[in-house]
Amino acid sequence: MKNNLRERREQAGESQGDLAVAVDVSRQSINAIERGRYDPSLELAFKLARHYDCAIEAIFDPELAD
Amino acid sequence: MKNNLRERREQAGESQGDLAVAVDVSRQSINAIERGRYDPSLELAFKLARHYDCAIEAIFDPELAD
DNA sequence: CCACTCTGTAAAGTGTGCTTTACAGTAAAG
DNA sequence: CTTTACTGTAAAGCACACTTTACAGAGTGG
Repeated sequence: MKNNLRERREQAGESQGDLAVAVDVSRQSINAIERGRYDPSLELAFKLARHYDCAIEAIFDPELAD
Repeated sequence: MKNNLRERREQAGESQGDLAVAVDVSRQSINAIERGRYDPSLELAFKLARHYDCAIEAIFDPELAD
């Protein structure tokens, strides 16, 4: 699943560590999600969307059904 | 995390089995999610939202931050 | 040169999302 | 009474989301 986390984070002037603290996960988790190693849990997706004040759908994209 | 899956499903006149087939998971998974035993993965949340033609936020609610 | 920040990555461990198989209870329909 | 459809639940197993600790490389600033 694609996401634009990195773009949003950089535009917000945050480091991976900053964001990790803000949504209460490890820096490695943020890094892994940005790099597409795995998808976040639904709960973390909600926290990220709330942090960037947008819809989950605005950050994550299932990129064509399966 | 709260959700209104059961209401939506019943209003759509579907059984748990119908929905399970539609979003390609087991009937037990649908049952567990409806009964709040666990939250779906982000991907499954997307499939459910697409199935009911609504936003993820319209089905799931993180019910007050932690 | 040294300290500091940021990022990438690896390994081992925990919890949980989801699976399959299986059985029990309820309700409607023959 | 028997069958059929739907739901609830349990156990065992696999995959992955996330953790902690740890190390390496690039860039910046003293």
